[in-house]
Amino acid sequence: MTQSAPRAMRCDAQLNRTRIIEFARETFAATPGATLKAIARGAGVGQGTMYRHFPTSDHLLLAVYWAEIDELVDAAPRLLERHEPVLALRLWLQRLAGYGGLGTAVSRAMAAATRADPDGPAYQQISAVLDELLTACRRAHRLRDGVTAHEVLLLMSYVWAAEGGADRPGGPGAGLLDVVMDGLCGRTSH
Amino acid sequence: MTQSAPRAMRCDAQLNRTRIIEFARETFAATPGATLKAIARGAGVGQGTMYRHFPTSDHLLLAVYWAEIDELVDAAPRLLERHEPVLALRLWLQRLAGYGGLGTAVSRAMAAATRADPDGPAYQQISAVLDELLTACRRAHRLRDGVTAHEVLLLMSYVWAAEGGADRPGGPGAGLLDVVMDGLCGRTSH
DNA sequence: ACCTGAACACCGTTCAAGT
DNA sequence: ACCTGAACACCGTTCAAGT
Repeated sequence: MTQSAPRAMRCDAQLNRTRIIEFARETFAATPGATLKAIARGAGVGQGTMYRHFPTSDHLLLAVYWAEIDELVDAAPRLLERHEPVLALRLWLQRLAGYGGLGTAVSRAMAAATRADPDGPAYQQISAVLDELLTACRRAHRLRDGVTAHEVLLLMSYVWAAEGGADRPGGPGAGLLDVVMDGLCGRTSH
Repeated sequence: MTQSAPRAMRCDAQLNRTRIIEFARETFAATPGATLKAIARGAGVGQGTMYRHFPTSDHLLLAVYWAEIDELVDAAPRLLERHEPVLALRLWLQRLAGYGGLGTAVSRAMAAATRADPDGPAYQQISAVLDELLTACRRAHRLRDGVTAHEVLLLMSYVWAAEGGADRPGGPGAGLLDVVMDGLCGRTSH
C-alpha cells in the first residue's frame, strides 16, 4: 500500500452513491434518456450530491454498467482457452455486438467511454482485452497486419450508431460482423 | 403540374431562409456546436421564424450542407464511367470518408440524416447512389452477397463516430477503409 | 401568410448554508 | 467531509400579438 488507496468514503457518501446507481439502473431501463436531475430527485439526493459523484452523465452510465463490462472483459481469456484465436475473436465481437442497441448495457457504456473518457479504465480494459485476442490471431498468422484494438472498436461502432440498434437478429447490420471478420482476416502476412 | 409544387414562399420568408442558412454556415465553421437560438439572433430573425423553417438542428444542418451532398451524389456516375466498379466504389467511399471528422460538411449532415431523418431526401439520395455502385460491383461478381447500401453506410459510421475524426491521414482509422473494402469484396459468389 | 419576442418548462452547474 | 436546495445561465418550444 505504497500508493494512495482511494481514501475510503464517508459512510453516508457511500450510501448515497449506491442509492444513485441503483435508482439510475432502474430508471435507464425504463427511460433511456432520463435526466440527471430526475434521477437525483428520484434517488432522494440533492443535485449537488449528484454532481459531486458523477460530474457527467457518462460517468453515471459507466458506474451503472460496470458489472456488464467486467463480464465482457472476463469472457475473453475463457474464449481463448476453448477456441482457436479467430473463432475466439469472432465470438467475443459477437458478444460485444450482442450487447448493442441503445438501451442495453454495454453499448451505452461503450459509447460513453469512447465519447467522454477514451483514456478511462473502462475503455482501457476493453481495448486491452481485445488486444490480447488480436495478438493471438496475429501469432497464428490469421490477422491482417497493422490493425489496432482501437481501430477494431472504431469499426464496431456501427453497433451503437443506430438508435434502434443495428444488431437485432433480423435487422440491418445483422450480417455486418461477417464483413468485419473477413476484412480483418483478409490479406494476412501468412 | 398535377401535383402540389411546393407553393412558392413569400419573398420575405425566402429571404429569411437564405439569411439563416448563410449565417449558420459561417457559424458552424467557427463553432461546431452552435445553438439555434444564437444563430437566430445572429441572423436577425425571431426564434419562432427559426423554428418554423428548421424544426430541429438536424434540418438546418442538412440545409447548410446540401451542396456538398449533391457533389458527393454527382461524383458516383462519373467514377463508374472512368473506373472499374470496385475501384469506383473504393474511391467514392474514400471521398465519403474524406468528408469525415466532426466539423466537416458531409459527415455532419450524414450523421444528422441517419440519426434524425433516415427517410429524408439526403439519406435517400446517398444510399441510392451507393446502391448503384454496389450493383455494378455485384454484376462484376466482385461483391459479397447480401450487402445493402444501408449496411455499408452503417459500416462507414466509424468515420463520424469519433469526435476528433477518424479519417485524418495519419490518425487511427486511416487504414480502416482497406479493411472495409476487403470485407465487402471477400467471399464473392464468383 | 409570415414574423416577432416574451414566456414556459426544462436542462446542467454552482455555491452559500447547513450537519 | 459531505449534503442540501435555491439560484444562475442556458436550452428548445410555444403562442398571442403584430404586419
